[in-house]
Amino acid sequence: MPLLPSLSEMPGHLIRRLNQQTTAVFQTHLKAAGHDITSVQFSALEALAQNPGLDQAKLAAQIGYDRATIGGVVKRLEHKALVKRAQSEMDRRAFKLVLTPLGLEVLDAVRPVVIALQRDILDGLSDEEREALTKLMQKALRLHLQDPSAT
Amino acid sequence: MPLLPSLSEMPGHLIRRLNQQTTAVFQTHLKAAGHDITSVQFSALEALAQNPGLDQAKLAAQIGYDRATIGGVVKRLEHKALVKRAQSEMDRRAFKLVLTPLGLEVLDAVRPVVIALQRDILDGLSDEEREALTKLMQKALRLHLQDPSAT
DNA sequence: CAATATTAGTATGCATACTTACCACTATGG
DNA sequence: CCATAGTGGTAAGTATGCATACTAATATTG
Repeated sequence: MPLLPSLSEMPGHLIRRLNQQTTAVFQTHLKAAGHDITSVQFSALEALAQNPGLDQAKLAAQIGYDRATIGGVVKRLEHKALVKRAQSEMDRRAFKLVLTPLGLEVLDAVRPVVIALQRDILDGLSDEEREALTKLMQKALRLHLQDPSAT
Repeated sequence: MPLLPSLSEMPGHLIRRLNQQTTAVFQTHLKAAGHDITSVQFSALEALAQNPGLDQAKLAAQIGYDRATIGGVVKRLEHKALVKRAQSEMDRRAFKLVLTPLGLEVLDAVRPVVIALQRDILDGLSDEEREALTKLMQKALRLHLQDPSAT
């Protein structure tokens, strides 16, 4: 046990590398399946399918991103005609986000690919290990990074 | 068990969130300690301390980044006078990267902070769980993402 | 109702990250 | 020695991600 732990023993570094691996696997599989959707975009589409009419701030909170970041994601999704933004009548600042028919179509086509690729992200692990890792990550996630308003 | 697994059950999503959490913890701790160093920059400094004279491509391979990405990182480190770039005599395309005295000083000051914060990244886990997660992540990491030349 | 605080979205700036393309230089083969 | 393949670094383009600051609209409170 060295006095100076190497990078490969630091959880922070491992998580970062694992995230790179995840992104790479995601992009490779999606591209191979003929789609041009990033993981963030998929998360957004999925969240909107489950909760139609969300505004951007709610969407950001749901999938764990910054308001500013989600703005760009939504813009790109709108550009690809997968999402429609409509002025909310309740709140004239807000946009209600809804999937377009094309968006729903793409999501349905992409979802099985995304589900399948989850195995490949953790390719080196057995089923039990994969399960254990998933459980540990869920537990390690403090899901309140962006919401200090829960006073 | 729903037919459509929610995002929170997908390893890919969990890894992404965990990475956000890691970044946030890292930045918070480093800022609190009065330093302005990102996790990538720390990795680079650490790697250069262990292997003085690396060129950018070797450095990138060592810590798992793209050549292009490391270019920007090194530029910022050079700007902060933590790293010096010298033309290599062996290969006039390459730069030999070396820590400056200030770079070494900063690294020594920052290292204990980084080591300490690793616990906080996985705050919700017990020591055993943290250990188990680390082991699983090491195993899950295929360390050949950037090197398809190992024929 | 007016003053204030809060919130939704945008814009800007910084820092990753990867792809592709390009230039300069090196190494290799014939 | 020369054509060519490979490598180091940069540049441009795209997409996250966050902080900060700003505008516009809403909610709250005196």
